[in-house]
Amino acid sequence: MGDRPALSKGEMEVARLLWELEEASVREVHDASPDDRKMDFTVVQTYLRRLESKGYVSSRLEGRTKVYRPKVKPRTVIRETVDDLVDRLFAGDRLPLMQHLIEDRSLSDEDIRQLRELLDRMEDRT
Amino acid sequence: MGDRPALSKGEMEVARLLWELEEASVREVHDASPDDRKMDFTVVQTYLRRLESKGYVSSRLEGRTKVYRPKVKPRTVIRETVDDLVDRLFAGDRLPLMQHLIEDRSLSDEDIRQLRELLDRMEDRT
DNA sequence: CTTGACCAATGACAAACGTACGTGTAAATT
DNA sequence: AATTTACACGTACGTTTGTCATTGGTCAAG
Repeated sequence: MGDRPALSKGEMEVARLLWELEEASVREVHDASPDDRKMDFTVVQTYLRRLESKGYVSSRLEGRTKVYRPKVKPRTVIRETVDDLVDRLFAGDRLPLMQHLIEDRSLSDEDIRQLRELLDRMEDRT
Repeated sequence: MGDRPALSKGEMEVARLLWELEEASVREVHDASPDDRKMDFTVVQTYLRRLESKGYVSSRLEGRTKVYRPKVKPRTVIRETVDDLVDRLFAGDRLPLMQHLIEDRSLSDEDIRQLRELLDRMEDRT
Protein backbone atom coordinates (compact mmCIF):
# COMPACT_ATOMS: atom_id res chain seq x y z
CA MET A 1 0.00 0.00 0.00
CA GLY A 2 0.94 3.63 -0.45
CA ASP A 3 4.09 3.96 1.57
CA ARG A 4 3.86 7.02 3.70
CA PRO A 5 6.67 8.66 5.62
CA ALA A 6 6.73 7.41 9.19
CA LEU A 7 5.07 9.41 11.94
CA SER A 8 7.07 11.33 14.47
CA LYS A 9 6.29 10.93 18.15
CA GLY A 10 4.33 14.14 18.34
CA GLU A 11 2.37 13.40 15.21
CA MET A 12 1.49 10.01 16.61
CA GLU A 13 -0.07 11.52 19.68
CA VAL A 14 -2.24 13.82 17.62
CA ALA A 15 -3.21 10.99 15.30
CA ARG A 16 -4.42 8.97 18.26
CA LEU A 17 -6.60 11.83 19.45
CA LEU A 18 -8.08 12.21 16.00
CA TRP A 19 -8.92 8.51 15.81
CA GLU A 20 -10.83 8.86 19.04
CA LEU A 21 -12.73 11.89 17.83
CA GLU A 22 -13.30 10.45 14.36
CA GLU A 23 -13.37 13.95 12.97
CA ALA A 24 -12.28 17.20 14.55
CA SER A 25 -10.97 20.72 14.19
CA VAL A 26 -7.66 21.82 15.61
CA ARG A 27 -9.39 23.22 18.64
CA GLU A 28 -11.27 20.04 19.33
CA VAL A 29 -8.12 17.98 19.16
CA HIS A 30 -6.39 20.48 21.38
CA ASP A 31 -9.18 20.29 23.92
CA ALA A 32 -9.00 16.50 23.87
CA SER A 33 -5.30 16.60 24.65
CA PRO A 34 -4.85 15.45 28.27
CA ASP A 35 -3.97 18.09 30.83
CA ASP A 36 -0.83 16.35 31.99
CA ARG A 37 0.58 16.35 28.46
CA LYS A 38 -1.11 19.45 27.15
CA MET A 39 0.21 20.52 23.79
CA ASP A 40 0.18 24.09 22.60
CA PHE A 41 -2.63 24.92 20.21
CA THR A 42 -0.26 25.83 17.40
CA VAL A 43 1.68 22.65 17.95
CA VAL A 44 -1.44 20.59 17.41
CA GLN A 45 -2.09 22.65 14.32
CA THR A 46 1.34 21.99 12.91
CA TYR A 47 1.11 18.27 13.57
CA LEU A 48 -2.27 18.02 11.84
CA ARG A 49 -0.93 19.90 8.84
CA ARG A 50 2.05 17.58 8.65
CA LEU A 51 -0.17 14.54 9.08
CA GLU A 52 -2.09 15.71 6.06
CA SER A 53 0.96 16.30 3.92
CA LYS A 54 2.19 12.84 4.85
CA GLY A 55 -1.11 11.36 3.76
CA TYR A 56 -2.42 10.20 7.13
CA VAL A 57 -5.40 12.53 7.36
CA SER A 58 -7.57 14.60 5.06
CA SER A 59 -9.32 17.88 5.69
CA ARG A 60 -12.22 19.89 4.51
CA LEU A 61 -13.08 23.50 5.15
CA GLU A 62 -16.10 24.15 7.33
CA GLY A 63 -16.70 27.87 7.50
CA ARG A 64 -13.24 29.20 8.11
CA THR A 65 -12.14 26.20 10.10
CA LYS A 66 -10.44 23.10 8.82
CA VAL A 67 -11.94 19.83 9.92
CA TYR A 68 -9.63 16.85 9.89
CA ARG A 69 -10.41 13.21 9.42
CA PRO A 70 -8.17 10.13 9.60
CA LYS A 71 -7.30 8.51 6.31
CA VAL A 72 -5.27 5.64 7.70
CA LYS A 73 -6.59 3.15 10.23
CA PRO A 74 -5.01 2.86 13.67
CA ARG A 75 -4.28 -0.79 13.06
CA THR A 76 -2.09 0.08 10.09
CA VAL A 77 -0.09 2.70 11.93
CA ILE A 78 0.27 0.51 14.98
CA ARG A 79 1.54 -2.36 12.89
CA GLU A 80 4.09 -0.26 11.05
CA THR A 81 5.28 1.38 14.24
CA VAL A 82 5.51 -1.76 16.31
CA ASP A 83 7.16 -3.73 13.53
CA ASP A 84 9.80 -1.06 13.18
CA LEU A 85 10.43 -0.99 16.91
CA VAL A 86 10.69 -4.76 17.11
CA ASP A 87 13.13 -4.81 14.22
CA ARG A 88 15.42 -2.25 15.74
CA LEU A 89 15.26 -3.12 19.41
CA PHE A 90 14.70 -6.89 19.26
CA ALA A 91 16.10 -7.92 15.89
CA GLY A 92 12.63 -8.80 14.66
CA ASP A 93 11.66 -11.13 17.46
CA ARG A 94 8.43 -10.00 19.09
CA LEU A 95 8.44 -12.43 21.98
CA PRO A 96 10.93 -10.49 24.09
CA LEU A 97 8.72 -7.44 23.75
CA MET A 98 5.71 -9.34 25.02
CA GLN A 99 7.81 -10.71 27.82
CA HIS A 100 8.83 -7.21 28.78
CA LEU A 101 5.24 -6.05 28.76
CA ILE A 102 4.17 -8.89 30.99
CA GLU A 103 7.04 -8.76 33.43
CA ASP A 104 8.08 -5.15 33.68
CA ARG A 105 4.95 -3.67 35.14
CA SER A 106 2.38 -5.38 37.23
CA LEU A 107 -0.78 -6.49 35.49
CA SER A 108 -4.15 -6.63 37.12
CA ASP A 109 -5.84 -10.02 37.47
CA GLU A 110 -8.34 -8.79 34.95
CA ASP A 111 -5.56 -8.02 32.46
CA ILE A 112 -4.14 -11.50 32.91
CA ARG A 113 -7.55 -13.04 32.39
CA GLN A 114 -8.06 -11.14 29.17
CA LEU A 115 -4.66 -12.08 27.84
CA ARG A 116 -5.32 -15.75 28.56
CA GLU A 117 -8.55 -15.48 26.68
CA LEU A 118 -6.82 -13.93 23.70
CA LEU A 119 -4.28 -16.72 23.66
CA ASP A 120 -7.04 -19.32 23.79
CA ARG A 121 -8.77 -17.74 20.88
CA MET A 122 -5.58 -17.60 18.83
CA GLU A 123 -4.89 -21.23 19.49
CA ASP A 124 -8.32 -22.27 18.25
CA ARG A 125 -7.76 -20.47 15.01
CA THR A 126 -5.31 -23.02 13.60
CA MET B 1 18.35 8.25 37.49
CA GLY B 2 20.44 10.33 35.13
CA ASP B 3 17.99 11.41 32.52
CA ARG B 4 19.52 10.93 29.13
CA PRO B 5 18.24 12.24 25.83
CA ALA B 6 16.13 9.60 24.11
CA LEU B 7 17.65 7.37 21.48
CA SER B 8 16.87 7.81 17.82
CA LYS B 9 15.86 4.80 15.75
CA GLY B 10 19.26 4.39 14.22
CA GLU B 11 21.04 4.74 17.53
CA MET B 12 18.76 2.11 18.98
CA GLU B 13 19.75 -0.42 16.41
CA VAL B 14 23.43 0.11 17.10
CA ALA B 15 22.84 -0.02 20.83
CA ARG B 16 21.19 -3.42 20.45
CA LEU B 17 24.17 -4.76 18.53
CA LEU B 18 26.52 -3.50 21.19
CA TRP B 19 24.51 -5.18 23.95
CA GLU B 20 24.87 -8.45 22.10
CA LEU B 21 28.60 -8.05 21.66
CA GLU B 22 29.09 -6.73 25.20
CA GLU B 23 32.09 -4.77 23.99
CA ALA B 24 33.14 -3.94 20.47
CA SER B 25 34.92 -1.63 18.06
CA VAL B 26 33.12 0.18 15.28
CA ARG B 27 34.18 -2.48 12.84
CA GLU B 28 32.91 -5.30 14.98
CA VAL B 29 29.54 -3.65 15.35
CA HIS B 30 29.46 -2.99 11.64
CA ASP B 31 30.23 -6.63 10.90
CA ALA B 32 27.49 -7.72 13.27
CA SER B 33 24.95 -5.59 11.45
CA PRO B 34 22.64 -7.92 9.51
CA ASP B 35 23.06 -8.05 5.74
CA ASP B 36 19.47 -7.14 5.02
CA ARG B 37 19.78 -3.94 7.02
CA LYS B 38 23.47 -3.26 6.52
CA MET B 39 24.52 0.11 7.73
CA ASP B 40 27.43 2.02 6.31
CA PHE B 41 30.59 1.84 8.38
CA THR B 42 30.68 5.57 8.99
CA VAL B 43 27.03 5.55 9.97
CA VAL B 44 27.74 3.02 12.71
CA GLN B 45 30.65 5.18 13.73
CA THR B 46 28.50 8.27 14.02
CA TYR B 47 25.82 6.49 16.02
CA LEU B 48 28.35 5.13 18.48
CA ARG B 49 29.83 8.58 18.90
CA ARG B 50 26.39 10.02 19.60
CA LEU B 51 25.50 7.19 21.95
CA GLU B 52 28.56 8.11 23.94
CA SER B 53 27.76 11.81 24.05
CA LYS B 54 24.25 10.96 25.19
CA GLY B 55 25.65 8.83 27.97
CA TYR B 56 24.52 5.40 26.80
CA VAL B 57 27.95 3.93 26.17
CA SER B 58 31.53 4.52 27.21
CA SER B 59 34.71 3.96 25.27
CA ARG B 60 38.36 3.29 25.82
CA LEU B 61 41.21 3.46 23.39
CA GLU B 62 42.82 0.18 22.47
CA GLY B 63 45.76 0.88 20.20
CA ARG B 64 44.33 3.37 17.78
CA THR B 65 40.85 1.93 17.88
CA LYS B 66 38.05 2.90 20.17
CA VAL B 67 36.32 0.07 21.95
CA TYR B 68 32.79 0.77 23.09
CA ARG B 69 30.87 -0.68 25.97
CA PRO B 70 27.24 -0.24 27.04
CA LYS B 71 26.68 1.94 30.07
CA VAL B 72 22.91 1.54 30.22
CA LYS B 73 21.15 -1.81 30.46
CA PRO B 74 18.82 -2.97 27.70
CA ARG B 75 16.02 -3.29 30.20
CA THR B 76 16.22 0.40 31.02
CA VAL B 77 16.17 1.54 27.42
CA ILE B 78 13.39 -0.88 26.54
CA ARG B 79 11.27 0.35 29.42
CA GLU B 80 11.74 4.00 28.54
CA THR B 81 11.07 3.38 24.87
CA VAL B 82 8.03 1.18 25.31
CA ASP B 83 6.54 3.44 27.97
CA ASP B 84 6.85 6.39 25.66
CA LEU B 85 5.26 4.51 22.79
CA VAL B 86 2.40 3.30 24.94
CA ASP B 87 1.77 6.81 26.19
CA ARG B 88 1.61 8.30 22.75
CA LEU B 89 -0.12 5.60 20.78
CA PHE B 90 -2.34 4.04 23.46
CA ALA B 91 -2.84 6.80 26.00
CA GLY B 92 -0.84 4.85 28.56
CA ASP B 93 -2.81 1.62 28.40
CA ARG B 94 -0.50 -1.30 27.62
CA LEU B 95 -3.19 -3.90 27.12
CA PRO B 96 -4.09 -2.84 23.57
CA LEU B 97 -0.45 -3.17 22.61
CA MET B 98 -0.28 -6.72 23.92
CA GLN B 99 -3.50 -7.45 22.13
CA HIS B 100 -2.01 -6.19 18.91
CA LEU B 101 1.09 -8.31 19.39
CA ILE B 102 -1.00 -11.41 19.96
CA GLU B 103 -3.52 -10.89 17.21
CA ASP B 104 -1.73 -9.11 14.42
CA ARG B 105 0.78 -11.76 13.50
CA SER B 106 0.51 -15.45 13.98
CA LEU B 107 2.31 -16.93 16.95
CA SER B 108 3.80 -20.38 17.01
CA ASP B 109 2.37 -22.89 19.47
CA GLU B 110 5.64 -22.65 21.29
CA ASP B 111 5.25 -18.88 21.62
CA ILE B 112 1.79 -19.31 23.03
CA ARG B 113 3.02 -21.88 25.49
CA GLN B 114 5.75 -19.57 26.71
CA LEU B 115 3.39 -16.67 27.11
CA ARG B 116 1.01 -18.78 29.16
CA GLU B 117 3.84 -19.78 31.37
CA LEU B 118 4.82 -16.18 31.91
CA LEU B 119 1.27 -15.30 32.85
CA ASP B 120 1.14 -18.17 35.32
CA ARG B 121 4.32 -17.02 36.94
CA MET B 122 3.08 -13.45 37.21
CA GLU B 123 -0.13 -14.58 38.83
CA ASP B 124 1.71 -16.56 41.49
CA ARG B 125 3.70 -13.51 42.44
CA THR B 126 0.84 -11.78 44.27
C1' DC C 1 61.49 5.25 0.58
C1' DT C 2 57.38 5.75 -2.02
C1' DT C 3 53.08 4.23 -3.46
C1' DG C 4 48.91 2.25 -2.80
C1' DA C 5 45.35 0.05 -0.15
C1' DC C 6 42.95 0.15 3.91
C1' DC C 7 40.62 1.97 7.91
C1' DA C 8 39.47 5.08 11.74
C1' DA C 9 37.99 9.70 13.40
C1' DT C 10 36.04 14.02 12.57
C1' DG C 11 33.39 17.50 10.03
C1' DA C 12 29.69 18.82 7.43
C1' DC C 13 24.96 19.24 5.54
C1' DA C 14 20.16 18.56 4.09
C1' DA C 15 15.94 16.98 5.83
C1' DA C 16 12.88 16.12 9.60
C1' DC C 17 11.21 17.52 14.09
C1' DG C 18 9.67 20.22 18.00
C1' DT C 19 8.31 24.66 19.11
C1' DA C 20 6.51 29.20 18.70
C1' DC C 21 5.78 33.90 16.57
C1' DG C 22 3.35 37.14 13.66
C1' DT C 23 -0.58 38.33 10.88
C1' DG C 24 -5.25 38.65 9.67
C1' DT C 25 -10.16 37.98 10.58
C1' DA C 26 -14.43 37.06 13.10
C1' DA C 27 -16.82 37.73 17.42
C1' DA C 28 -17.62 40.04 21.74
C1' DT C 29 -17.49 44.00 24.71
C1' DT C 30 -17.68 48.90 25.65
C1' DA D 1 -18.66 52.33 15.89
C1' DA D 2 -14.48 51.61 18.19
C1' DT D 3 -11.80 48.61 20.79
C1' DT D 4 -10.55 44.47 22.62
C1' DT D 5 -10.53 39.48 22.77
C1' DA D 6 -10.42 34.91 20.56
C1' DC D 7 -8.97 32.18 17.16
C1' DA D 8 -7.08 30.13 12.71
C1' DC D 9 -3.44 29.94 9.58
C1' DG D 10 1.07 30.11 7.53
C1' DT D 11 5.81 30.96 8.28
C1' DA D 12 9.98 30.51 10.69
C1' DC D 13 13.83 28.87 13.48
C1' DG D 14 16.98 26.19 16.44
C1' DT D 15 17.98 21.29 17.19
C1' DT D 16 18.24 16.50 16.13
C1' DT D 17 18.79 12.88 12.91
C1' DG D 18 20.36 10.40 8.85
C1' DT D 19 23.89 10.34 5.64
C1' DC D 20 28.24 10.98 3.62
C1' DA D 21 32.88 13.40 2.18
C1' DT D 22 37.26 14.53 3.81
C1' DT D 23 41.19 14.17 6.45
C1' DG D 24 44.79 11.65 8.55
C1' DG D 25 47.23 7.62 10.02
C1' DT D 26 49.02 2.54 9.53
C1' DC D 27 50.71 -1.18 7.16
C1' DA D 28 52.27 -4.02 2.94
C1' DA D 29 54.03 -4.37 -1.60
C1' DG D 30 56.97 -2.57 -5.12
